[in-house]
Amino acid sequence: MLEELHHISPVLRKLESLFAFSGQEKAAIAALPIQVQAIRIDQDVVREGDRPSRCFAILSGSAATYKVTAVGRRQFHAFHIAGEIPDLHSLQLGVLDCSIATLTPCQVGFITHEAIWQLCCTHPRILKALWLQTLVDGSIYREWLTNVGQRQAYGRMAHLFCEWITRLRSLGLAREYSCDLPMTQSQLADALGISTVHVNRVLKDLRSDGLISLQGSRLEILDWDGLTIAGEFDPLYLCLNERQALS
Amino acid sequence: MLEELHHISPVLRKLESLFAFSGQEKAAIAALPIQVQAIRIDQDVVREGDRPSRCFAILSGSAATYKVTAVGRRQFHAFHIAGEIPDLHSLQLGVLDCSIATLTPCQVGFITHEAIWQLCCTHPRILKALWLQTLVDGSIYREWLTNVGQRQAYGRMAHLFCEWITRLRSLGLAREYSCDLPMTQSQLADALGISTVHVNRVLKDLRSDGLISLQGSRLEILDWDGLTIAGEFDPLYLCLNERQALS
DNA sequence: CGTTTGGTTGAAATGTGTCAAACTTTGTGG
DNA sequence: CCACAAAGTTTGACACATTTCAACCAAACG
Repeated sequence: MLEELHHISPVLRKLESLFAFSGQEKAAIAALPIQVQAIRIDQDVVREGDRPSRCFAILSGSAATYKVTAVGRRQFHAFHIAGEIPDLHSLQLGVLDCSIATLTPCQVGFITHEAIWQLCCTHPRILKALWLQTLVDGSIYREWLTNVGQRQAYGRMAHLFCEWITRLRSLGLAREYSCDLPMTQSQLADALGISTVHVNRVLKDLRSDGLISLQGSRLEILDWDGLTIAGEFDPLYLCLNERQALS
Repeated sequence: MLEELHHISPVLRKLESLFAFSGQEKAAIAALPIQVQAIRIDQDVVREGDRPSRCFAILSGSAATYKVTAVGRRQFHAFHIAGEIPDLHSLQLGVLDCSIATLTPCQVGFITHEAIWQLCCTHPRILKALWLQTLVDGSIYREWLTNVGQRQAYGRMAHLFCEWITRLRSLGLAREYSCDLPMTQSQLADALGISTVHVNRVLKDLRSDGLISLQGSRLEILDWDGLTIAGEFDPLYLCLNERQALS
């Protein structure tokens, strides 16, 4: 039980970033039966077309939701970090409309739909919190759509970096303006709807403009104000409270 | 009461397209206190930054969710039709992250958050249905992101037309392969992330390829198979059941 | 009937894609 | 621990989808 509480703690932290639970509710979440599994890098955890009977939480590492078009082009919809439940929507959608793959080696925890529904029945406020979570996901989709539809590559990349570090910081997974960036340039390309080559060019520009430094997977924001202006970033859509947002 | 039932009936039809309600549940939904109001064309019903205390359902007409970037570029996220509740997410998100405007004159019905929560408390399955509705919205966002991020203008437009008529037909709002298309070319442009001029050229191509006919606001699909291939359209993400999907 | 809004078209500019090659880093097995 | 392979990054040249600008036309509307 203590073991399980340890495993699920990033999930609790994430849920608590949006919703205030009672001690009893937290205990109920921590008591969820969870099956921990290690997943290698670049593996699908679930696939489009699956009819899963369980959700999974990311206990450590990063993952991404994506879809592949009929002609083989890939679009990422979201990048996920520790504490998130990327396929929470599978709880209600019979057939999965998208796949989710690891970006790094991950520890994931599987939780059956049945256990989640049971939890929701006895604790209606937890159901409300899970719904809220999926609504925030929807808000982020709207922002990504705006980003890809209306901004040029340079602004898209700046926006993505702003969001990424803001989300990490809101969960205490990054300090200051420096963090890990676990995606390859090709993955960034498929998140922003541009080519890999152009990602490289844009990164070069962001560097030479003194906005960021990116060496290997280490991202450092050198000019936060400049980057937020370039990406027209306003964290409102992330639904963080004051404390979690960057000043 | 009979009057109200009449008003809310498109909403019931929409909810029932995803979820099977009991007679009691349907009666409870029909009994929701609803304030009907006519809205002129091209008016915001709610605006980004609002903190609404009520949702609105579209009783007749069409509307669209959108956002405007810092430099004044507009992105539509969804087109809404009669029966939908475009700002259902406002039930949980304190501050609205997007605006919703009418595309045609509309009859809308306002329902207070309080009344909806009360309904959800006494009828947990209705809460589940509303959550499901927002999850399907999320699924559609993912598809739009894929459309805008990975397809060329021609395919994007084809995909949009396929989705539009499929959704209309699933609610019995269109017959065969012909329907009303209430958006201007400039609005289509902002939904697809392309310029108005290019929308015009793409429409010209779709016409000359014999896929569609579009005169005024009357859209007719002349070659459904061809259009679905051009738009790589697979209605899975709309979560319709067999009967509602086009054969 | 004039005014406004939306649609249509051409020409030139440009952001981004594609192709190809070289370079660097990472990971792995000998 | 090295050697090699594989994966990821960087760069240049060229192609092209789409944008921008501008003008004109058609339809809707008061």
